[in-house]
Amino acid sequence: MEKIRVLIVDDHPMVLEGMKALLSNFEYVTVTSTACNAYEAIDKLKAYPVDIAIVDINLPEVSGIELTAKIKKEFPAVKVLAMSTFKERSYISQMIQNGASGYLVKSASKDEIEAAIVSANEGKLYLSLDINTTDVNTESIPQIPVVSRREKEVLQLIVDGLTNPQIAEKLFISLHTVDSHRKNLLAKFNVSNTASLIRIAIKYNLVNT
Amino acid sequence: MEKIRVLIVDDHPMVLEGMKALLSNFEYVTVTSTACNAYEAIDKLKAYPVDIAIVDINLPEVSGIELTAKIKKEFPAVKVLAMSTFKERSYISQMIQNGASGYLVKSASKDEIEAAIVSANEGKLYLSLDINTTDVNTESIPQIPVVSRREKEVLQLIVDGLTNPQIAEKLFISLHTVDSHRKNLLAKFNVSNTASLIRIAIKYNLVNT
DNA sequence: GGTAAAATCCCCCGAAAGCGTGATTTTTTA
DNA sequence: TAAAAAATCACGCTTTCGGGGGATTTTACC
Repeated sequence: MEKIRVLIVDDHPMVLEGMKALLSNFEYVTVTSTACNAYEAIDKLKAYPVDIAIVDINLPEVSGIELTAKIKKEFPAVKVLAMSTFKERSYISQMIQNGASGYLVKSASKDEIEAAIVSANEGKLYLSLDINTTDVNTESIPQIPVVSRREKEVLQLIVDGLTNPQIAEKLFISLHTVDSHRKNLLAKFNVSNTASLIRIAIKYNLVNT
Repeated sequence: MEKIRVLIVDDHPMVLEGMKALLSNFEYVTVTSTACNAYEAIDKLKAYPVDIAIVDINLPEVSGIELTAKIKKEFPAVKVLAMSTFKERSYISQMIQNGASGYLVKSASKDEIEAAIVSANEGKLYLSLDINTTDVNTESIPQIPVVSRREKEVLQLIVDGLTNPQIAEKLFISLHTVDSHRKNLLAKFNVSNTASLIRIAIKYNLVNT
């Protein structure tokens, strides 16, 4: 039997290493390459063909969701396993809709990971157990708002501690525009101040810290 | 040869699991118990004697540094291995001064972890390789300011998105007092706005997110 | 090539945050 | 028990933030 070739995509080195270590326990799996962002992932896919790509949902710049769509478009044979960060479990259905073959929580056990990989490799759909159990009411899944590219930039600069005038100067736009973006962000995140905004942004890994 | 009994203390479930998985590769090591905070760690130590405690530096409420001191005081035979979060590597010397037998970055390889455990078990001092190399200039280690108990409370509420008036009401103190605490926090963190304050607080795990 | 979404710009105003500079009281600890 | 640290309260002032309205121009996509 040939080994299942795997690409791991995650911006957290720790997770990358951890997953690699876990996968090394399975003789029939080989981690062909790893990537820490979407662009690198595409490059690696071109250079080293794989059977399965394990993709973190929250990636910087281009999200795992977009990456999944791109992978399924350019490399339809590659199965995508979605993986979510520590606390949030959103976007799952979007990933599935984009063609993901399964979903893993990062706290998944060795057995769960094995099951996910085997399922994906066989073309089946795998979902982490606790999704089926605890998320019966799918509306309980926290909604991560869709943030546009520009909004993401502004958000990052807010987290970086810049004031609106500073952001305006940096992005070569009017203070009013920054203000609009900021207001839209507050509305989208459904919060009323910078503090909550930053907390959520960091929690859902929407910014670089 | 008897197995080395290990306790892992970390508030990140992922790290706990990852470390457990990694340690399971060593036949002569057994993870006796795990804990996600200092109190639980002490309880577990009383219930299940171990040889080595792997302690995360940044723990909620009681830090890993304080925990290390407590462990060395109450359980002098237990070797403590300090472990730091993803990006920061502070407090190391303090941990060592408090009796830690070594220091690990969380991104450490299997080999490094093995070396650390073996060293610690033999009573030697182990430091992650990249500490010796990259942190030659120890003054480059970011200083995490000492935050008093009350300040920590205020900080948590700021991160929770409360305004100063709300915090004052919640803590039954004057708005002026909250303002003072906030000002002291900004000064201690050497930042000039809430955004940066929260970013650092979360980065160094000084608050619950 | 039309339309929706994103990005841009504008104004007002009150509330909150931030800065400076104090002081007093309580608690901790050497 | 005395000194140090923490916690409390106070005032005036400036800047920024946040909420409420808008409007116009690019992009992106079907």
